[in-house]
Amino acid sequence: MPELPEVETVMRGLSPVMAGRRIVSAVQRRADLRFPFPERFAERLTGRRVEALARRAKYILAPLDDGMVLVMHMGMSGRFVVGDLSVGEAARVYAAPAVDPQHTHVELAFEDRQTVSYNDPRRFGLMDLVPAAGLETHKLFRHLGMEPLGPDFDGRALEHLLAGRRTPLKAALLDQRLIVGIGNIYACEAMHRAGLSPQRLAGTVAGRRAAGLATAIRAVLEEAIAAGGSTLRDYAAVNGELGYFQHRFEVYDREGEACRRQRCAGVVARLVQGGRSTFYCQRCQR
DNA sequence: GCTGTAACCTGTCGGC
DNA sequence: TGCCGACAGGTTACAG
Repeated sequence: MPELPEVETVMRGLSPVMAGRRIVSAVQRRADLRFPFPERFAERLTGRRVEALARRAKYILAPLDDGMVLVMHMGMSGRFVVGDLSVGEAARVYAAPAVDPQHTHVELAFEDRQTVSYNDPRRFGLMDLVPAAGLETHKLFRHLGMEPLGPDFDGRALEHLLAGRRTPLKAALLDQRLIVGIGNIYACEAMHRAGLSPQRLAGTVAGRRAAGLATAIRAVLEEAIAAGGSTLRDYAAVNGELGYFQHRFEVYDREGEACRRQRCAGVVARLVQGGRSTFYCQRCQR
């Protein structure tokens, strides 16, 4: 499911429910997601207070009052749903797209009777408990690249990251060791805004091209966050609200339709790169 | 070290 | 209607 804008939206939605609150019960319904849960996962969460919520790459981080960090990743199909026990089980906020209780793998209840459930049909997500002191050197985090919304991300930084790379630009943008948070949708949209072909060798993006691409990446991500992310199938915010940035896609999932760039008469094409669909305009992306 | 591919798992959709 | 294959927003192990 989620790329950076969706993860950021979910993190912001969970924050008022989780931050500063104590977990009074934790239920873990299966042994693993992408990876096995850590030992005694639910037991170790129970009684802990969540200090704050933050995002790194596509991970949601919840530092706890015992020096550990609850690390959460939603994979392709993960969703968090907020509920309220004080108004009864039936009043839980299970808004569309509906979640199948069969795939609800973790349920947390907080001291004010609010609940947070994690639902993930494909189980590509993960949850882990990591010492806060060693977070950046943990195997999940030590290879992560630059935050595209961070203060240091600009054309010069992007040019440096791509220099010498002989992989297609699309593949480089999806490589979380270089830049984090960009997935299939926003890679396609950013390349279209920058007028760069997904098949161009990444190492050829320098100077004004790199500056334009860095600007496009930042703009697409910021606009998507403002729109609450993009809802294609599974994604919804924690209150069930759908994102609406998908209505502003210029190329993604628009194969055969007209390019939306002004004065471009091109048609959006689809190609497969690394087993993933890429959407682009052959006319204005070079 | 770099690059491309397959695999993980389940649900949905289109074609026959 | 039912079956089958393709495909889906991510990440990683492995082969070349």
